[in-house]
Amino acid sequence: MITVLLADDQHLVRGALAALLSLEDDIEVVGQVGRGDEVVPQVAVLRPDVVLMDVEMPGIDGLAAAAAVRATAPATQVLVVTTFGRTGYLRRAMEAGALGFVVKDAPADALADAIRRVARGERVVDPTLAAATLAGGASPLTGRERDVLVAARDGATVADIAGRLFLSEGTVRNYLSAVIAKTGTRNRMEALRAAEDSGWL
Amino acid sequence: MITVLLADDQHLVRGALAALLSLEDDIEVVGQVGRGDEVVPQVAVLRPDVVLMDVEMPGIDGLAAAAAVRATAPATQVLVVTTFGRTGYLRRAMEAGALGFVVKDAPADALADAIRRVARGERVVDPTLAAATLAGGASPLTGRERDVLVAARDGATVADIAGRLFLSEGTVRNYLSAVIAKTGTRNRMEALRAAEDSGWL
DNA sequence: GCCGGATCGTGACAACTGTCATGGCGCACC
DNA sequence: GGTGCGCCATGACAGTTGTCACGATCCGGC
Repeated sequence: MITVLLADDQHLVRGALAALLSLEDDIEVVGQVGRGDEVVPQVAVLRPDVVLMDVEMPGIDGLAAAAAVRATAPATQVLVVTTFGRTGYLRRAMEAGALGFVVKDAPADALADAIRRVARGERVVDPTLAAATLAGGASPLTGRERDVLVAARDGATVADIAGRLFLSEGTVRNYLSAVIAKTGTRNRMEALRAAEDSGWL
Repeated sequence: MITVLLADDQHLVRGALAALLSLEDDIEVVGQVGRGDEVVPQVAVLRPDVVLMDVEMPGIDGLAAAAAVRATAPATQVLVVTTFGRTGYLRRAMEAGALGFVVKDAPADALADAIRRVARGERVVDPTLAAATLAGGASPLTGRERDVLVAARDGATVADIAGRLFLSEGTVRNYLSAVIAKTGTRNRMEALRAAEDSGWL
């Protein structure tokens, strides 16, 4: 029997995934959490074979949680599930020590299969996604460029960002300009979309 | 027996919801679609009691699909399910003739209950969401203001928007300025977030 | 018929944004 | 001990964005 911990912030999705997996004879959902920072404590208690982890979660995100699980409970494998379109997540998920990566757009029966293979220690990656990710490449952004772009996410002005990151306004403008150049876009909003779609944030 | 058609663009979520509902003795999932524009044809063929509809879908969105279902198959009720946080969808869903509205953040067992009640013709609305929506109020944006804001979504410049909507650049700036004033924000990006969060787009 | 509101436009101004050149500092690598 | 790179900063410039005042047309309601 393969024991599974579900981590997803949406109740309904979590419950639905649990129902889906309960149809499988060899898989048992032993726990569910709705926040990234609840994953490690629950893993410590439940010792599941596999954690089925969403990327977007309150607390800490699924990628950070994956790394933490690998560090504290090496016997537990991580299978990351996420919404399609954020190809760059795959690379970061792998770097965080996740063994598998499936998209929510995948057919339903692929999930149970992916769980079984991850539980056996095999790598599982959606093939179409893998191709897209390799084509997309690693993030060309430096740490600070990424910070500035993240701070610009909610529509903050240059002055806001400078204040938040303790930089001069000129420096912020320079970083944003560099990001726009690297993404081949025309303004910070397009750059933001491009970077988000590539999973560089 | 209550027959249900699932409409959600994510395969895995759709399959999971189907599994969840199959646990209920009195509910049967008779079909699944992944695009908004497939809903009406499938409703015509399957004649389900209830359509469980996501808002975000390719083709046409869930709200437009809901209206189309009401117009073509009055015996079929619509229950809209969506990701939390877009409170303004509720009002528009109701205007589109949906009978129920639940968020994906709701507990799993609430879904089957909501389906039963909608099938009986009762209105079902998540109470916390209802309060938030009434507080948020109807959209203060005019049709054209909304168009311009939607066109600005992907980081387009004033010139781009003007070209796309066949307006002068000055007019576009005026509309954007009006939207920024109405949303009480400081730039188009904040206005965009505010309007999206309120479901005004 | 008059009024209010939505729509579309112009022109001018201030503020913000993006670009570029240039420089200093620290660190890793060969 | 150079060389490259990430980091931080300044100053100047052009281009874009946001604001404001003003006016035009069209439409529905009283």
